[in-house]
Amino acid sequence: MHEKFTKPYEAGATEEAIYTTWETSGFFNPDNLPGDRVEPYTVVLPPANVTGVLHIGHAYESSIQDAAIRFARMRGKRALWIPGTDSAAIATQARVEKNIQKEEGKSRHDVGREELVKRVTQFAKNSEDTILGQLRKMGDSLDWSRYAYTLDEKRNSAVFTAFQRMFDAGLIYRGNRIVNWDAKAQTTISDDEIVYVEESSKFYYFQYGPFVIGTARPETKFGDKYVVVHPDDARYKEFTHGQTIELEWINGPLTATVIKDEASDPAIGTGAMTITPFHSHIDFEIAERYNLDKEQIIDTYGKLLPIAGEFAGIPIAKVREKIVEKMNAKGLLVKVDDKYIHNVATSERTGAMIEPQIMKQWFIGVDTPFTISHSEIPGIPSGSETTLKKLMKAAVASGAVAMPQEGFKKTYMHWVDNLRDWCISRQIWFGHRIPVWYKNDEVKVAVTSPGEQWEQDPDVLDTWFSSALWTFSTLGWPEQTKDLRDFHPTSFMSPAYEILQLWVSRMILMSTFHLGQVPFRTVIIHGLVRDKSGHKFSKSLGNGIDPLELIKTYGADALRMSLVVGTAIGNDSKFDESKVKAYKHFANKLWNISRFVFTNTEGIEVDDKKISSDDDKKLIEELGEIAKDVTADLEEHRFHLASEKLYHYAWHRFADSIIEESKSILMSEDAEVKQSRQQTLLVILRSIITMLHPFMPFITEEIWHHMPRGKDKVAQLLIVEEWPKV
RNA sequence: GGGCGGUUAGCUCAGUUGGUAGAGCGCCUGGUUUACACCCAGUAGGUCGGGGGUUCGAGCCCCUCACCGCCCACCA
Repeated sequence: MHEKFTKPYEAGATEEAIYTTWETSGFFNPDNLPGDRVEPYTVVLPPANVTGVLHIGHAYESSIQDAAIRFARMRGKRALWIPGTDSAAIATQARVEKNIQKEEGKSRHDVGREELVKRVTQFAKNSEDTILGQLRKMGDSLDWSRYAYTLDEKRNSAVFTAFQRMFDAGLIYRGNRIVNWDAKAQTTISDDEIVYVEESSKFYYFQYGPFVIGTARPETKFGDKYVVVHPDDARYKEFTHGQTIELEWINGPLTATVIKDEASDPAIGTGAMTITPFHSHIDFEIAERYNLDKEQIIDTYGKLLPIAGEFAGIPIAKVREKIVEKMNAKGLLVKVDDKYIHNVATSERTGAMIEPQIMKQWFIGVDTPFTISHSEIPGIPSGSETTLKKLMKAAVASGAVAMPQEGFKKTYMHWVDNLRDWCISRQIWFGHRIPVWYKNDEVKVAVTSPGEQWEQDPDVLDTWFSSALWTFSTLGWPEQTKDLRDFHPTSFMSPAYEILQLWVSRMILMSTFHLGQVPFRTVIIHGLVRDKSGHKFSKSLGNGIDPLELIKTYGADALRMSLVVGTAIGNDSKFDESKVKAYKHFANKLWNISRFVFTNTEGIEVDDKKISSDDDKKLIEELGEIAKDVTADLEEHRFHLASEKLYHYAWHRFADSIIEESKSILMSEDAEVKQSRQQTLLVILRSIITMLHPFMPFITEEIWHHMPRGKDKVAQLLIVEEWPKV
């Protein structure tokens, strides 16, 4: 027995060496795995944002995925786990811009496009190094030879091809649409990047011809020339749809048109509203329905345009009271309600108020019909006409993508039902530049300039566009690579529920369109790790916990176990350091169990045929039951149960009971009885170590290295050892 | 407004198809037995949020109420 077993287990000293052994072995790469392996098992790591460091939530997520991958690898599958990072365009650029502003007092326009992109790229690179180091510390068995970054050359080629094919299919279009404009960042943002903040403000009632209309935002009302009432509203039955009315408004007389539409809610205010199609989603939709004029009132810097007359050029934030004063002076102010509570849309990144604007943007039409040339999705035959929305629904409804958690499945379906066209252009500089070129009225899709006088679209693509291609762009698409044939669709995806809509659904969209395949066969959605008071870990709260610190104190194995055991998949958990400590103790327990078994089996030859006593046979039978149970749990992704059962069996059955009773049996005069027990102890220890490996890879590999083994048995790493047969 | 979760021991949470309530931490008592004090043996602690129903049997299924949380939409 090695002398290190005479001392308590030291995780720090062991883990780094073990990880190096694994990397050197090449077994993270399925191409190097021993034996005849046929069945692939693929997982792609949700690419981490290169905005900083990994937090405890990432540690949890990777613990689950590594357990799944290691389990598959031990069961003889061609296990592939692909690492990657995501440029997180807006978040990363905003972070760097903030730094530049702070340190040099410059804006991005002072720095310039080229220089800014250079700096953001450098920042991303540093951040990437940190992140990859953290994943190694966690013990994640990622195939580094297939590492991918959303902005690298291969992924860039995938993005371009995806754009071109969708453009050619008529699914990507440029249109005047209403978008969420962040005037501070000077970019559009997606619906998902909006945070609603509750605000108390004044609510004004104005006389609008024969109507009284209510508004919280008088500064948008200059051009309002349509008044909308519900068709069934008895108060307005004397008015007819399309009827015009002459009236006096902010800057003089105006001809208003009555619109009867169900979008107007009779219960709100007076039941009559005027619309501002250029600066409101719902107003825009009404205007589209009746083909009404849409006039811009506010410019992209948040200032009023000439239509505001004397108020032109003033920032909207400063003009409200002045307009109200004027209206009052004209006798058009009916009343003011002081306590109006409403939600204001703000930008998640910059905190700026969102001003909807109609702009030329690039979109993906989710309801646009097209003919799908190749489809493996049940219910969608190759060559049939379909839409992206239909594909997204069919993939999940048919079970081609299994979502065993019914609640999340419902959420997904509900979301797809309400999906609008996806705005994919962003007015920032860091990211995949839109591969479209303009020359007067001509438009061309190309990576490089089609020639003189062609100007490229200045915008970049939404970061989710490239992330959505992830399951197949990482495998070499658009090339028809062997990897793509072998490993797609991937097997398992385990994201946090936060990004079910943002990412999971968009991966399904892209994969079904471009490959006619689902991106993954099973989605198991996990919950969030929160702090002690139930808050999310976030930089702004400053409550982050560095996984590296925990690994230093307790070991990666202990951290992994503490995150997985007892955390039902899909539920949130509260991080508890005492739990990590508890599993550090468990690691030590395993160490001492091994020490006991090793000291009592020294010099013997491993041969489980020598297990002869009835008691021992029963113990082996019992072990078989545990193995069966644990295997079933892992197959069904019940990681929290599998790990807990092993923990319980190792400590409270094997150590507390079996080892204790062995002490007297090992003193037996009867050589056969003694030998039978020795062999039994070895078999049980071997099984425990093997089955715990997906959860506690380091210590199990280390113990494995010191296990006595049969003469004919070639010593190999535990990482590729066969999973117990059940 | 729409949707989805949660409510189980002092705390944090498990409980896979309905079959006599579990873990970790904490508390208390006793142990320097040669694997381990990062330990061992033992003790206390729950009418499983309330009410109703189905069933031979419900923490689990159905209905209903209460409270907590999350997501989405929107507030002219």
